[in-house]
Amino acid sequence: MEYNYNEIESRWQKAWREQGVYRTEEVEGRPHYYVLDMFPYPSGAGLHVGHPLGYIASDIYSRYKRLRGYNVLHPMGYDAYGLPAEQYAIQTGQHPAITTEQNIARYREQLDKIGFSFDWDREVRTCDPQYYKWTQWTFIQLFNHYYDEEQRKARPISELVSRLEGTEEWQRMTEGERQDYLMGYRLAYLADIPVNWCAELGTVLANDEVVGGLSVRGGHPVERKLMRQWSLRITAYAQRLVDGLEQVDWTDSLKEIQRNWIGRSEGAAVWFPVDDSQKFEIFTTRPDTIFGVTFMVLCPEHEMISQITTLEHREEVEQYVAWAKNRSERERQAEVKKVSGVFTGAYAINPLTEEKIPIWVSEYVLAGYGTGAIMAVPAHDSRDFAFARHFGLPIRQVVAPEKDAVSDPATWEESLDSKTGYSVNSGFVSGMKVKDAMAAVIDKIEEMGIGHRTVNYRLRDAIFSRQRYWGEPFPVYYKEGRPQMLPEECLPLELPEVGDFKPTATGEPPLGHAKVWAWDEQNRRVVETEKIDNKTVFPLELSTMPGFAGSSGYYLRYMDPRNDEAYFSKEAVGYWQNVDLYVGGAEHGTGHLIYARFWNKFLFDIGLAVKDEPFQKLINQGMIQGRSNFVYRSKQDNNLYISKGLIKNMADVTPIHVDINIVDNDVLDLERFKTWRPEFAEARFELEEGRYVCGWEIEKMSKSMFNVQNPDDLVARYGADTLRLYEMFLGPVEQAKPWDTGGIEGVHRFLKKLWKLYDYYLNNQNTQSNQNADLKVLHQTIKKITDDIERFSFNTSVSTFMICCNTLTDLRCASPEVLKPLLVLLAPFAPHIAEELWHRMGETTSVCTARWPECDEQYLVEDTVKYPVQFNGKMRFTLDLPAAATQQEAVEAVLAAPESAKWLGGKEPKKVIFVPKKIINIVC
RNA sequence: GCGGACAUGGCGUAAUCGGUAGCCGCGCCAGACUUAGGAUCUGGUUCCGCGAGGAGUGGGGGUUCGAGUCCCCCUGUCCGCACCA
Repeated sequence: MEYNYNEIESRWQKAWREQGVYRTEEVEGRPHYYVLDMFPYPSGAGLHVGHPLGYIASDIYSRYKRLRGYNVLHPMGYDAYGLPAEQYAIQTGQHPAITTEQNIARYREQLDKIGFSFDWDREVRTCDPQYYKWTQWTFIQLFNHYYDEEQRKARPISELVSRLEGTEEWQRMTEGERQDYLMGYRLAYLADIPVNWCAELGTVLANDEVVGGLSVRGGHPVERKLMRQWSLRITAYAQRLVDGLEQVDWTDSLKEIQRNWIGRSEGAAVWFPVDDSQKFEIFTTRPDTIFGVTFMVLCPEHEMISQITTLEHREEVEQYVAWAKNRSERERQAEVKKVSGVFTGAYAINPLTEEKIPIWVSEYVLAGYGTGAIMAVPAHDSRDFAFARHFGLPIRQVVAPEKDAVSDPATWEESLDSKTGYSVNSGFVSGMKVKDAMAAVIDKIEEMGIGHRTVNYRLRDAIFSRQRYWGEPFPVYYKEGRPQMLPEECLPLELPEVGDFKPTATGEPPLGHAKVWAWDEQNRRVVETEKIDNKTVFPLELSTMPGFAGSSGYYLRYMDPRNDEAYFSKEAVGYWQNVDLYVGGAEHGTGHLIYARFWNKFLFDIGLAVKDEPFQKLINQGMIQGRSNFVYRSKQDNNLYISKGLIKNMADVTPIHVDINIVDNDVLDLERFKTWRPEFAEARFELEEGRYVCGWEIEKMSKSMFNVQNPDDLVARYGADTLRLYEMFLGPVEQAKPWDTGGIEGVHRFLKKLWKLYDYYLNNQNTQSNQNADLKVLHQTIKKITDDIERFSFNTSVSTFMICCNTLTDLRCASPEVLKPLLVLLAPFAPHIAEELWHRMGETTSVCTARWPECDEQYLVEDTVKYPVQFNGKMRFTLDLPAAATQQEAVEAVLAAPESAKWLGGKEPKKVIFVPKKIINIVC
């Protein structure tokens, strides 16, 4: 029988679907396990071979856990809202709902062909009203809660109100003032804040969506702009987000990325008086250097500037502030090393020395961090140092590496930023170690009542509005200019149809194009009127939520995806708890993975989620890069293409990307090249040994480089099982690697050999094999495969299968006791072939529901001749020798062992290698 | 600049606890079967050397009976952050 993978695979995929083998229900009494993939954005390009890498790994683990008797939740869905889907829709001129639907269908078709064990009954789509109802619901809860610093958790805003009600200040406020005041506490709040405005995309972006002053999506310039926006007070959770990292099983590098992003730093807040009536607060991590302050710097946005600037400096300062505000993010970041600033004419008083210190304004002080004002200590901060040098401000040394190592800062080439050493020229802390001086200065400041110990975070609140169409509408309307939440019973607030969904350059959201988009408060519904009277009919919020809104809680919804009464039932979350294993790219480290942790912690605080952390273990799959091929066109002759080996000088040729589908093993298919594109129809070639050899390079996988490997093509050519095994065989899942189909033949060959092995058994059932040897191979394989899967080393698993198959073939294995359990081991990796052979061996139930074989230790311990049985003509023994055994004793013990006689056949060993304590190696 | 990770044959990689370095696969070489081979099978393949033998895990040092693995320094590559006081 031929191994007809295409027929086998489609037949079993159909059967599994019809039998619903992957449907999951909450069953008491069985251990449960939740394996989750980061759900994909259904973009227009379809899946490429990089996408399934993580899905295959998680699928192997899910299937393994099932075979081990676990009740496994392994769902899949689509992150269908957000910028990429909308950009694609704009490019193709179609409505995003239609293109999204098409893209999802394409993704699903591609995913189905690879044979994943997803429970599709639990599919969620973030753009489905039944799903985003709960995204909107969570937003309302965020709005109605604040973060209680004492309890370190979210509490209803009503608790804050009842605490405030006793105060005189509260009683004096009007209702509007009270609302404005509470807005400063709500976890979802509306405020005028500096945002990343991207004119090209027509929307604001979160910090993680901007890199180097350009939008991650599309690479468009981003500018800073003050806009009234919804934000999530994620900063309230900064400390818990740092602390929670201790509890999860993630890589150290990803934890470190998150720690850096949150950017916790300890220090002090200190008030510096300007005169009797004015003062401003600064933040510093180096309170010990307060005696070295020679100037102060405010950020250009600082509200004190206009009040303190003296008349003679006013014009200059105003010019500077205006200039700084008009600079784009990119300009500012590109010129970080350029020093700029202006003197205000005002002076602050150093509270410890009573010195008068000039106050400057410079954009090197950022508005968003600390208080937007600093005390500058040029001797011990490189940025202050550069500023002082540029403007000729004094530099005073207050820290020295050794107690007497004081020198003239005028001779320094750089500042002394190190926190080791001793304080000098520093009043009452002189002579102390830096660490002690820090504590002493803070104590003094607290005692004087002019400051306190504090912690600052680099993390900013997450801007939550997008001036876009394709996203969740806010369940918000405006009454007297103040936001009101829709009643929860009225959710979901569905996204309306609009004629024109394109973004606008002015920041006017596309939802403004909807004629019917208003809220009738009394009748509790969206109304079809253009007349907003602000008495019974009120305007709705026109922004939509960002991409991360829908993806922040989807893993919880999978637990109970069709629930219409609640986000998810208490029973479902009580059963599944949280995600045991999460697989996805590390590029989400500072975005999704932070937001989702925040979202989960909030739901935990309000009693919905039952675990503080959403993702217990996390594996980051590496990115798969593309391998591009090039042809080389002669610069003299536009129709002449020179084979790579014949090029004398690369300057004489132009490399041109060529579609990898018309290249095989770097050899170009000349006829297909000529018909590939019209400009190559007249091509002539300079061949080496009759072939045209292409050049290659590792690049990002992209359509424009013609290096996209589509999984469908490989499935058609080799089968899904080969693709699955090969993606695992490429190397460790976590590692980034270029896609290279060069080795896929080897994996495919293995499956063909495996097929033959079973074919041999099925045709020769009466023959005998050395069952003891067969069992030894089986149990060694069970042990190795089980260990490999547990530590996510799937590439070595594939090698183990290959060795096992070769050895059993050599042994002419005819033992069903060996061949059947082997199929169970193989089922997570190559489910289709395993299922087919399983049935051919007479089984009637699915191999997906079999029991994982247990390793019988007796086949392992007796001797430890390792794989392969013939190990390059060597044998290895592991003996329990006394630690002090001499080589002579060890060799005698080995030669006395029955295995030795078998292997050496009475002859003397060629060589004996002795390793103290454990190992003896004998070369036969 | 700060933080993190990594570095092994021609290539992808393996070596799980500090104990044979190079498993498995690709590629390559030789052979078998074949009208044929881009099918299949067998053997070989770290480097130098005809050989005995020697060298060898980016470079240098250290710990150890023993180091790819642990420690220090350097070089290179990749990733994250980047005027965060």
